[in-house]
Amino acid sequence: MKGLSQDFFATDPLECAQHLIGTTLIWGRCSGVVVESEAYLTENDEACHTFKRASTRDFVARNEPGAIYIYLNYGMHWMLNLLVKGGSRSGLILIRALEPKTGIGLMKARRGKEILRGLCSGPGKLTQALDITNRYHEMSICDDSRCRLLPCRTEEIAVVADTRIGITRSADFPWRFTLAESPFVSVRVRNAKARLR
DNA sequence: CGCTAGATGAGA
DNA sequence: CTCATCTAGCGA
Repeated sequence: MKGLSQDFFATDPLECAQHLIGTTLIWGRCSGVVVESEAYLTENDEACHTFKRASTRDFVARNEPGAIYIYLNYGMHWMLNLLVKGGSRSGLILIRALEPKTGIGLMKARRGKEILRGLCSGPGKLTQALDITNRYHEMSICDDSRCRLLPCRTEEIAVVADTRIGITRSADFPWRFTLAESPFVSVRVRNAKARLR
């Protein structure tokens, strides 16, 4: 099945991050539904890497919408992000949690865990479960390779917005989006700011 | 349950 | 020095 094209990532980052909820991430033999995302804006957002890192600003400048941005956090966790640009603002979207769908045995083996709910319930967990490392950095999610995103199947999806997890600067923006009531998210919604879609 | 410490590497 | 994390281990 054909994956999402660059158009999907050529909108506003906040809009795009919401619309990623409910899409299916295919990564080789494994796949899962995106149930949690966070938006980071390349301007006026101190939590975004572009705020302090020239190399990230260069990445945004030279890549197209849908480019994969991966970095190592805390020395051991790879973070999967997607580039959004082409509208009036650009940004990066962190994929934070998936509801596992296929390749579950493989995910369990890579994670060394058996509990389904905990396989991809966090940005570091999901990259471990899917074997995502920086060798995918700067590739595209839109070229219909073994790594792609399938559109959301249904129109009726409840998405909740609240504040982003684990940051200290620009911490009050409600730019974390989760699938309402999903047991597969990383951290329970604490103070919902809005109900969307 | 909840809370905390510590592992570990890249960028600035 | 900081950092968009995770887990084991501890105490209640």
